[in-house]
This record gives sequence, C-alpha cells and structure tokens, in this order.
Amino acid sequence: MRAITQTDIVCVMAHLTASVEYGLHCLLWLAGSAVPLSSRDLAEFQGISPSFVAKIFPKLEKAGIVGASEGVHGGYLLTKEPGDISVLDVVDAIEGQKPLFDCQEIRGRCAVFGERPPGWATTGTCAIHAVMLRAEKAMRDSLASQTLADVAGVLDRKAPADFSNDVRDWLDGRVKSRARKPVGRELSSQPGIDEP
Amino acid sequence: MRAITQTDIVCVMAHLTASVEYGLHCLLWLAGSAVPLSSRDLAEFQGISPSFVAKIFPKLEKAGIVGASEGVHGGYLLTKEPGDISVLDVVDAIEGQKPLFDCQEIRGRCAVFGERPPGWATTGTCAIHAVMLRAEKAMRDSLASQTLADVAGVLDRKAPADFSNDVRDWLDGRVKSRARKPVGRELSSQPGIDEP
DNA sequence: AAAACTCGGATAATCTCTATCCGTGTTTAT
DNA sequence: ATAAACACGGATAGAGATTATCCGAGTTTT
Repeated sequence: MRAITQTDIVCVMAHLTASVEYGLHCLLWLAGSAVPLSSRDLAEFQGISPSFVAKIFPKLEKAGIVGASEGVHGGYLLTKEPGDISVLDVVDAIEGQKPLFDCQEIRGRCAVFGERPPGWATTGTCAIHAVMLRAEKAMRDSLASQTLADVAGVLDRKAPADFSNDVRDWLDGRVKSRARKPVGRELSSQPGIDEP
Repeated sequence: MRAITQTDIVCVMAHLTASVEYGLHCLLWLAGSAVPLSSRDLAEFQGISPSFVAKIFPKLEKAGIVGASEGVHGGYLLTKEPGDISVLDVVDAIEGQKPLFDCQEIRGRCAVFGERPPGWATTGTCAIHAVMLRAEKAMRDSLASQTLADVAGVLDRKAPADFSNDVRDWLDGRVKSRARKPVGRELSSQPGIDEP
C-alpha cells in the first residue's frame, strides 16, 4: 500500500476550497498546542503538502488569527481564544470574501433598450442578484455561528483519552528535534509525504 | 460605442455560475410568454450567447421545468406555474447539486495513526465537513424559499407600464418572422450581438 | 557562525467554466 | 414534396482559478 501523496488529490473547485480545509485542520491542532508549531510540523503531521500549507498561514496571520515567531524554535500560535475565532473568520482570511455569485448585469442588455438602457432597469440591485445575496448571507451567518472551539469539542468527544497524549508526544518530539543534527533514519519515519 | 459581445465577459468562477444566471433570466421572460420561445430568441433578446443558452435548456427540460416543442414554431414553455418553481430548482437543474465543500478526509491521515487510521477517526461525518454542510443547507433553504414568481414580481414593480408591451412586441415579431424568406435588412436591426 | 524559521515571488500542472461549431432527427409552412 | 427552423447531443478550444512546488531574502536562536 502506497502512502497518499498530494498528487492523488483531484481538484473539485468547490466554493469552499481545499485551502480552507487545510487551514481549518491546522488551526484545530494549533488550538490544542501551547508551543509554536511551524507550518511544516502541521503539514507533515497531517500528511498534506508543506509548501501549500506555508502559503496559507501568512493569510491567517494578516487576518490576526495566528501570530508568527521566527527563528529556530519559531512557528505559529493562535492570537485569540478558539471560542473567539469563527469558521467564517477563517474562510474570509483565506479566500478573501469571495462572492457566491457574480452578477453580470444582463438586465441592461435587453434588446428593446437599444444602445443605452433606461435608468429604472439598471438602478438598485438586480432582482436575481438579490436572491443570491440573501442565500450568501444565510451561508455566511451559519459559518459565523460556529467557532473553532465548537469544532474542537466535537473531536474531543470522539477521540479516546490517550489520543491527545499521542498527538502531544508526536508534536513535542518534532519541536524538540529542531536545531539538532539530522538523525537521518528517525526523520524518514514518515515516508512518501513530501516527494511525488 | 461598441455593442457588448460575449468575449467581453470575464470568467469569475463563483459557486453560482453564469449558467445559472442565464437560465434564470431566460426563465423570467418565459414566465411572461404564452407562445413557445426558442433558445435563440431568448439569447438574442438579452444579448447573450445563443449557443451557450442552447446548452442550458436541455438541463432545464430534464428537470421538468420547461417543455420543448420542435419544428418551425417550436420553442420552450414553462411546464409549471412560476410560483411552483424555486430558484433552488433551477440551480440544481443546471449545476447538478454541486456541493459547496468537498471534504478530502484529512482527519484519517494523521501521522500518529500510521498506515491505517482507527475507526473512531473515520466514522461519521468529519467535524469540519459538518460545519460546511450546515452552511450549505442554510444557503439551499434560502434559495428554495424564493420562486420565479417572486423575482418576476420585483421586476414588474420596477418597470413602467408600457415595457411589457414592448417586450411582447419584440418577441412576437421575432416568432412571426420565422418561416419567412429572410428580409436581410430587417433582421440585422440588432447588430453585433452574435458575431465577435 | 550555523541552523532553522518565516515570508514573498515566480512557476507549472490541472481542472472547471465559458463559448462555439457541427451533425442528426423532427415538425411546420410553403 | 421541399425547405426552413427547431431541439438535441457530441466534440473542441480558450480563459481563469486552484493546487502544488521551488527558491532567495531576512530574522532569530543555539
């Protein structure tokens, strides 16, 4: 059985993208960590692309969700309580308030208008656009009502008691192994994650 | 001033696509028509691509929203009352229930699991996926709550009294002009709509 | 001084959406 | 009967976005 690589993932181009998924998963692990975790730690821990995760975190930092510390023992930490970070905050930080619908103002091109459409046809919001804006607001309200703490709570109730210990051990070992001479054999215990 | 052509439209790749926008605009005009309108009638009336509109209508027909009649005076008619067609019906007919979010099951790739993740980690719905599904349901509920009749009502209140007469005249003239020898000069009274 | 980190830019591959064209079969008007 | 117009489906090309990777510059800790 071969390890799953990034090239196995197919693009589906949904509105809420894989970037958001990666970011949320990383933030969940960050919510339970007292020490800074680097983007590479988080990526290899979850078996996802380190270079791609590294592109996501600067966006989260600009949005004030995480803070970065540089240097050998640097990494990211949450800057707010998990209960104060909504899923919508993360989505907007990564996708930049991407609209659900892009109105092309077809209403003004009606053939009976000729060259220039009358004012009543182009003022205000297009009736179809208004429907989409209401749907978008419903979606955003739902995303805003759930916080990272809510999602983390669901995970905690599913996982057995010793799982969080295993996770902390793995991440702590990862952090402690920095700034040492590479051990070679030990680091390759997670094969096939980074190379195609 | 140059007429707007199809190549002027830029792709933005929102979740609710231009296909849905075109379809809804066409259905609104269809809601006010007693005679069948062809996809080309509807496209040229609105200054949008006839061949692209022609690809949308078979989907609407399969969904039971419109019915087609073939032949020289053929075209499409609504098969239901506008009040019985929700915007969600149209969106699903054209986009095929495209999901808002595509979960890639990252939870099962955690490094502490090794080759095979334990059952508790992969059963049920991923907690992050569940958040997105709730948001998607909120969006779909909103779209389902609005019908074509609602949208058409907004338009009717904005347009002046003689607008619907102008529209009917244009479309009727269009339908009547079928199956006649091409007049040449008369048909080119809407220039620059079809050719780049 | 060396090592590890963050950060930003540049680049390639892949996918979806948009748009167009062509051929087949059917119905209606001349 | 013949021609015109229609619906329908398949094949094809271009544009844009997302995903993924690599490299160099600057910073901090050991």
